[in-house]
Amino acid sequence: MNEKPTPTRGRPKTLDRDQVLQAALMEYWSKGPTDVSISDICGLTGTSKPGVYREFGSDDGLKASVLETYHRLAILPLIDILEKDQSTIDAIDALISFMTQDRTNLGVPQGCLFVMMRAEAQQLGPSTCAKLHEVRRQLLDAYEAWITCSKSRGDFADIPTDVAALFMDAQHGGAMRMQREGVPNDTVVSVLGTALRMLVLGEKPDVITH
Amino acid sequence: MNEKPTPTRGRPKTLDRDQVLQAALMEYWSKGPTDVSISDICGLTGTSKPGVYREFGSDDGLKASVLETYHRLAILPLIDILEKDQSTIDAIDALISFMTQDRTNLGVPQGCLFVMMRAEAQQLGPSTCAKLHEVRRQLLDAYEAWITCSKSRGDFADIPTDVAALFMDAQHGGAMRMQREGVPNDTVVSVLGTALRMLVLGEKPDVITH
DNA sequence: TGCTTAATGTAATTAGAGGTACGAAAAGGT
DNA sequence: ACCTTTTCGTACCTCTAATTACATTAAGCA
Repeated sequence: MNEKPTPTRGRPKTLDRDQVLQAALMEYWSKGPTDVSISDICGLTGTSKPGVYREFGSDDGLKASVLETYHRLAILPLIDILEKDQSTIDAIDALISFMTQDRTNLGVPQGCLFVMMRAEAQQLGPSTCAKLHEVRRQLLDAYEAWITCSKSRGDFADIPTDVAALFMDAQHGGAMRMQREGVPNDTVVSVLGTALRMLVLGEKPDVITH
Repeated sequence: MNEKPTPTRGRPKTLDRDQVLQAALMEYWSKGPTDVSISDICGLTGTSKPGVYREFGSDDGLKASVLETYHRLAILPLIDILEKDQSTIDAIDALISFMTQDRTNLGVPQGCLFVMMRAEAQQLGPSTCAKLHEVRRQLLDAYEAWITCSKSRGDFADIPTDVAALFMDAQHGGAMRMQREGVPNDTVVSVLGTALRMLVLGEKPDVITH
C-alpha cells in the first residue's frame, strides 16, 4: 500500500532487494527452504547479515517474501491457465505441460517451492505459514472456480467440487515430488495425464498422446 | 544376522532399546523427523545421550532404525492388504480404510512418517535415505504386483503398470498430507475414493459409499 | 579381594544458526 | 565546516544440536 517516500537524505542504499530475493528463491528452491541459512544468502549475494535483517526483518520475513515472489513466478501462471477460457481437456493439457516443462532448459530447479514449503511448514515461521495458507486457499479457489465452470459446460465428472479441487491439488503436489525424486519427465506426464483426464467426461483413461 | 552372544560379564544393560525406538517414533511422527533432537528423546525416555549414541551410533542411525520400526508398523500392513487375495475393489476399499483410520482413537498421529521423511530427505543422513529408498522400492513393487494381478483378472484400467503404481503412491502421499493439513477425514476418504476407483473397470467415478 | 569386562552418565567440545550492538560512511541541508 | 539522516558492515552474542572424553559403576571370574 504505502510506498517509500523516496528519502533524499542519508546514505544511499546499496542493498539490492531483488537480487537477494532471486538468490534466496533459487537456493530455497534447489536445496529446500530449511536447508539454506541467512549466511548462505549473504555469501551468495555479497550482502551483510544486518543488511538482510534490515530489509526483511527476520528469517521468517525473508522466506515469506520469497514465497510471494515464487507465487508471482510459478503459481499465478498456473492459475492463469485455469482462468483462461478454453475447453476442459485443453486446460488439463496446458496444466500438464506447465507442470512438466523441462526445468534444466529453463535453468530452474526441479519440483515446486510452494509444495516443499507446505511439506516443511512445521519448520517455518508464522509469516511464511500465513502466506502459505493464503496461496493454498487461492489455488484451491481457482481449482474450484475452474471445476464449476467445467461442470456447467457438462464435461466434468460427477464429483463434488471441493473434493475434485483437493484431488487436483494432490496431483500437482505428487507430480512435483516425483520430479524431485528423479522420476523421468515422460513418466510424470503419464501419471498426471492418467489422473487428470479421469476428471473429464468422455475421455478414455488412456496414456496422454504427445 | 548375527545376534548378541548374550555376554554374562560386565555391567548389565539398562537402556531399553524398544522404549527409545517407540518414543522416537512417536515424536518424529507427530512433530516431524527433523524437529526432534536426540536430547528430546533422552528427556522423554530418561536415557543419557551417550547411551543413545552407543545404541544407534548417530542421529542418522536412530532415524534409520525408527524408520525400520515404522516400516513394520505401518507399511507392511499396507503391503499385506495388497498381497491378500481379494477383488480389486475390495482391496481398494481396504486400502482407503487403512489409510483413513481414525488416528485419535488409535492414539497415533495424523499423516505418515514415511511420507514425511521422503519430503525431508535432504535433511536426513545416508543410512536413513538408503532405508527410505528401500521402503519406497518395496512399496512400489507391491503396487506393481497387485496391479499386474488385477489386470490379469481383467478389472483394471488400461494404464501402464509402472505409471499406475506411481499414481497409487502419489494418492497415498496426498492423503497423508491432507490428513496433516487438517482436511476432514470424510473428505480424504472421498478424494481417495475418487482417485483409486478410477483405476477399476466398470466402476462409476462416484463418491465412495460408507 | 582384586582383575577384567561392559555398561553407565556428567560435563565438556564443536559447529553453525539466528540475531544484534555499534561505530563508520555517505549523502543532503544549514 | 558541521549537523542530521540513513544505511553500511565488522564483530559479537546467544542458543541449540550433534557428538564425545572420561571417570564411574556393576557385574563375573580367579
